[in-house]
Amino acid sequence: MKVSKELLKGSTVILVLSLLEREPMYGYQMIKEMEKQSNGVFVLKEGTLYPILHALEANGMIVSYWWGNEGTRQRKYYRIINKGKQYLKEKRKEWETFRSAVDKVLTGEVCTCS
Amino acid sequence: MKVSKELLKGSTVILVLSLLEREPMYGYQMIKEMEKQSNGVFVLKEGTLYPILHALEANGMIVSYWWGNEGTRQRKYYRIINKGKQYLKEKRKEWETFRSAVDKVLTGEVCTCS
DNA sequence: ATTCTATACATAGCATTACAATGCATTGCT
DNA sequence: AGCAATGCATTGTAATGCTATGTATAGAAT
Repeated sequence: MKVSKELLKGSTVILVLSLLEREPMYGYQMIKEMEKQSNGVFVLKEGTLYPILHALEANGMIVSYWWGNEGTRQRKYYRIINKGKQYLKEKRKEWETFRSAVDKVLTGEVCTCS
Repeated sequence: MKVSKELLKGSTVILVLSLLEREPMYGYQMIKEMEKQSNGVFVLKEGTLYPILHALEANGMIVSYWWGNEGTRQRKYYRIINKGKQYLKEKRKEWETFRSAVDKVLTGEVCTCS
């Protein structure tokens, strides 16, 4: 496969990074945002999201920090950094490639993008 | 996830069924066809394709039969049958849903379908 | 004729990954 | 005080595609 298996096996990582590109968020917030922005199609589980966030942090794509107003609940925010932005850029291109390739095979011709 | 995990984890199955919808094919041929029709994006491995074909047959989506002219090599052809066509129809819809949901999150807005 | 390459089907074992299930702690509402 | 929602996190499991490997045939090259 020319498209990396990470993408094939699920686009979760780029979806997560894409969210963080807009603004720093904490885990629970990302789950809700993802659901909203995908019209309820993607409802991430904690068991899916947190390992991804931890891996992204370990790889230097994002950073995390506890934050919260005095006396309120502290939340762990994640922010995308340069390396992560570069990575996301590449992955976006891969998604385009993947998407049009699937469409080509599914329709048997070039996607007319109805 | 509303989209079934089968789709999320890879669209291989619908790609395979989609190929067979056009005409009956044998395994090796499918690998080459897939590569051609996807512009080299999908290069299936035998270890990926054959288990899928066997599973599809076991589930009554496709049938197989050995065939070949007298004196030439016998090849195992696979043909999609009714149940498989129905299944493919559903899966195509799922792909549409999945695709537009990813696009929505990636772009942060409705896909303009450039 | 023999060697090599492409063709052709097939399986075992491995790594990845999303999910279910669960745990624990905090906040806000009644 | 009790309960539901919020919030972070891990463990175990099932699914799935890939690597590696095995076997065998057809056709081309030497």
